[in-house]
Amino acid sequence: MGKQMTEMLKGTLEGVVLAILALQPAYGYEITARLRERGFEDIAEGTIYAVLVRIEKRGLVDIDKVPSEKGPPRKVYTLNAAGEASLHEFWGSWSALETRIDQLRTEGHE
Amino acid sequence: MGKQMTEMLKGTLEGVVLAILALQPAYGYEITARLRERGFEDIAEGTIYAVLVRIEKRGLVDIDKVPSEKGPPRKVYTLNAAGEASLHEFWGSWSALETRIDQLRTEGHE
DNA sequence: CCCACTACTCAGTGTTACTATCTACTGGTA
DNA sequence: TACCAGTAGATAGTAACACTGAGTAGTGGG
Repeated sequence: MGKQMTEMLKGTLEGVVLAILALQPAYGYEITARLRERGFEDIAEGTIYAVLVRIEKRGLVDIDKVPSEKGPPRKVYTLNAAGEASLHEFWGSWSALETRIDQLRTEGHE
Repeated sequence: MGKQMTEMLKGTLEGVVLAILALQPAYGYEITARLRERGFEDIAEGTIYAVLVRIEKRGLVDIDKVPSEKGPPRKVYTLNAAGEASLHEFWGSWSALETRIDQLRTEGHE
């Protein structure tokens, strides 16, 4: 992936994954696929799993292990109350940053 | 500063500084002040200087050392052609990320 | 029997912003 | 005179993050 985008994803990827889980519970492999559908083409699988380990440690998700007909068992992640709170906080930070940066871009186009 | 915002700034702060310099040439202390005016309240001075060292090493700016009546000499940074190209690339990456994330937020509000 | 797809894990690396501290120049004031 | 606030720049050490590259397993098809 581009180095620029890699750096930009720091701090946003976790929120993005939480947002995906807010739509519906999902397992890692599935989350990767959903992200790709939504334009996050070049995010490495390993990166997603690392994020999932992190949000699990922070207690933002509940976990179910369910068998798969197509491969090894899946770890299905469900956003819990703490996760929803964290997602809400993420949207707040994101909005603030977005506003400031877009204002800066507008200034430059005068 | 909030840990969340700290992480989000990674990858965007450099572009933000380039955008400030695109408005007009400025020196470090001045850039810090301009950022504070624009809502980036809690960015440490030292962080800005680190960014400036970086963009200098990458050849994105030209530098003038000019005396100050109020303190030590100032290092005035002016965006050059490479810097403008880098800023343009930043806006491209930012727009792409913004679009994807905002679309995800919209999906969640259905 | 091998391969592709599914599914998850992990060690090592490079980049980034922060904290805390330091140097140094000017002007005002106790 | 001595001190301090404001101006101006620099840096070493730290923590957090995403990536690369590799590995382990399970399933079904050629």
